[in-house]
Amino acid sequence: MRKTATLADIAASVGVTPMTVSRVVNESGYVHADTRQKVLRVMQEMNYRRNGLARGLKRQRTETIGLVVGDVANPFAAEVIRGVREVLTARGYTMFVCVSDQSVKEEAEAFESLADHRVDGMIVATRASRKGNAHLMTLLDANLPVVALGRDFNHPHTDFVSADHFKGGCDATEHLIELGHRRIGFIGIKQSYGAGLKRFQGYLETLRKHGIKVNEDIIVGRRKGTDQAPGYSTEEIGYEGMKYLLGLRKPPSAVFARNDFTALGAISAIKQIGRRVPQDVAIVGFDDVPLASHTSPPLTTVFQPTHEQGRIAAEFLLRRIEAVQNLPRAERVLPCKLIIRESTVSGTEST
Amino acid sequence: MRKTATLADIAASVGVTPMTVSRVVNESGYVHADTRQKVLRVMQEMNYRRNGLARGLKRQRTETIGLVVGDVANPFAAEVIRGVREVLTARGYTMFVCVSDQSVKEEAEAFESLADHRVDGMIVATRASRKGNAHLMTLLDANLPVVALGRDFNHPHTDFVSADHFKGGCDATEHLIELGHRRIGFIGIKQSYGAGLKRFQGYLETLRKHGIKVNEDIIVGRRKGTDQAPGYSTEEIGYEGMKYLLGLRKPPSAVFARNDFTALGAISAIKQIGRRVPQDVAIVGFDDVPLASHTSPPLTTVFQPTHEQGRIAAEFLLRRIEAVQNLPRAERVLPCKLIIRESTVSGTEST
DNA sequence: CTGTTAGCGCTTTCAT
DNA sequence: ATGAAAGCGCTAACAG
Repeated sequence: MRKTATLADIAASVGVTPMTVSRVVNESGYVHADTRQKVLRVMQEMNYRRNGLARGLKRQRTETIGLVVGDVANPFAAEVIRGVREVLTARGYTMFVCVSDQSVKEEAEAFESLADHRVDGMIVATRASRKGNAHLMTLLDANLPVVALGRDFNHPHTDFVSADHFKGGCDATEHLIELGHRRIGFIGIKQSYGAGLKRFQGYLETLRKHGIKVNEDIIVGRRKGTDQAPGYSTEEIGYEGMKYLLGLRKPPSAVFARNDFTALGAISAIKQIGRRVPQDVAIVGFDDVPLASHTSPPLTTVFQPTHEQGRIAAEFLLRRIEAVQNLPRAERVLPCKLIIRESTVSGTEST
Repeated sequence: MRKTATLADIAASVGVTPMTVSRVVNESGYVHADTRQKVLRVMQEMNYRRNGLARGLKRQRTETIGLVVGDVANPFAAEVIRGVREVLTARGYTMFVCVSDQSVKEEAEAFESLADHRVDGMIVATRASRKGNAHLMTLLDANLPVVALGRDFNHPHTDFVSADHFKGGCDATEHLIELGHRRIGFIGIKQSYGAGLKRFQGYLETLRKHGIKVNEDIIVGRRKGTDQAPGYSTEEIGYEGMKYLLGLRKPPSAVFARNDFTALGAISAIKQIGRRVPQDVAIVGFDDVPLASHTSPPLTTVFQPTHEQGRIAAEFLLRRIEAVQNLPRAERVLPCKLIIRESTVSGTEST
């Protein structure tokens, strides 16, 4: 079973050589109009499908690229995928997405699979890790073009695209301080794990800058550290985290949440015990997911240009793939933007 | 540039034939321990990566499968992906995800790419369409194993997995009727487009069953029909749709939203004008996204076993791939479950 | 335990 | 405008 017609089959049936059929398939070189017609007809009849394996093997490129993401359930990943895809399909490339489920092991397997199947390049948008980076390094030895998106990876022959999460974190915190808050909590990561989380570092840095002592008691991550590398922070974490903060003797008057979902969970927790946002607790999120402007109260958050990051990553990658020489590293850090809504500044309406 | 070591390179360097190196790489056949060590060392040194194209070409299978989804921004897709992946990786297969962005054209390109690159099978979880189905048919002629997930596709050599959306839609509507509602709106699709949307058909059917006349005025889709095949319905559509319904002379007393995001948007709209859920308008969603239990009020919705659908689809596919004969069609429709929360029945708390 | 042969399906290069 | 030859990198099948 599973017998697919090959160029040779078509050729035999038409009475030409495989080379002629190849010319028809690829629309390259001269083929007599009559021959072409005959070939096309037989191709149709035999339901010909070209063999990308053989083709790629011979041509030494597949016109495919791999995109590795840690997770797919959040708007960030979805928008990155769309951005990358737009650019790639326009240029005739096919994108294969691999999902690592935030596991370093699965991430490594994705790298290997993609490399084995000879994608022409790879965009890596997983969370950075020591082991993951080491793996990437070995692939680079094989001269595979790679672009890192929204994650650290330093290599002279790798491009880098990200939003300025650090600055975004600063702006969000600055905003709360300007509103008079001094006791500002953070939900989404424990301090000991936060070294790689730029937006959290921005929070810490801004507090310090204003002479506000960092208070570990009001920095909360997920309850139990079940997995080593915390993935995307959820509304559940926001809800639980806020519950905890509200139970303290002196709860914070404002909270910066790691992302919008976490922020929404926090708002739920606040409203559930009959407190008000922002009067009792002000909340800032991060990402500006579509939902953020439709919640009550609408969420103050930091917008990051996700789609654009995807597009630029794809462009960087194609440039690198199509380059004759090994290109020097390109870096691009896009600005974030604080969007002030009613979860920090009470406006016309508030629940 | 981009010169990767081949089996032949390793073999030459060690002083054996490529076949011996192949045996080491694949851990097949006998190789002397010393030889193996030497080969392994050189492989490491030369950073060997096997060529999946050559391998697949020779072996006539790639141990990869393709998963085509329309969209990736919603929890449904994310969970399907996780379910499929779990089963596949456990069995040594690699999964490549292609995203069609709800476009029939992109979907067709995904099919072709995957078929060209000789995936061993395909799981199709896009929205069904006439053209899309026709395309799938041609692939089946090439004997490519295919499983349809959550979308119609009738073919004797294709498996089918879905949740019982129709029954779910009935249950949701029944619930509202039991609560005394007679004027029940629907947000998420216009009646003229709803033929393929089972949960909507369940709504219509249940109204009829109870002798409630279907009222087109309170069935709303997206404002302007920009795209022919409406994709995933968003909170924005819910918000706008509800705004419209609230502006009617006689607004519905209950609304069944196409999915949870739409439902949440609707709730926002209701609260924004100072009305209450469920006292003024009761809302039911569909899907039971994680957020649903954390909203205020918590959302009554219909749970569908998404993860399980992914797992079963993957199992069906592997069975088909590894079968010697062409298997008959397998079908599996999983039950949904109505989850009653406070957006239909006022409990202890309500905003 | 290792090697030889052949060929998977395609395209590059050179001929005609 | 078409064909012949060779080989991309790998492995199945059969020696030895």
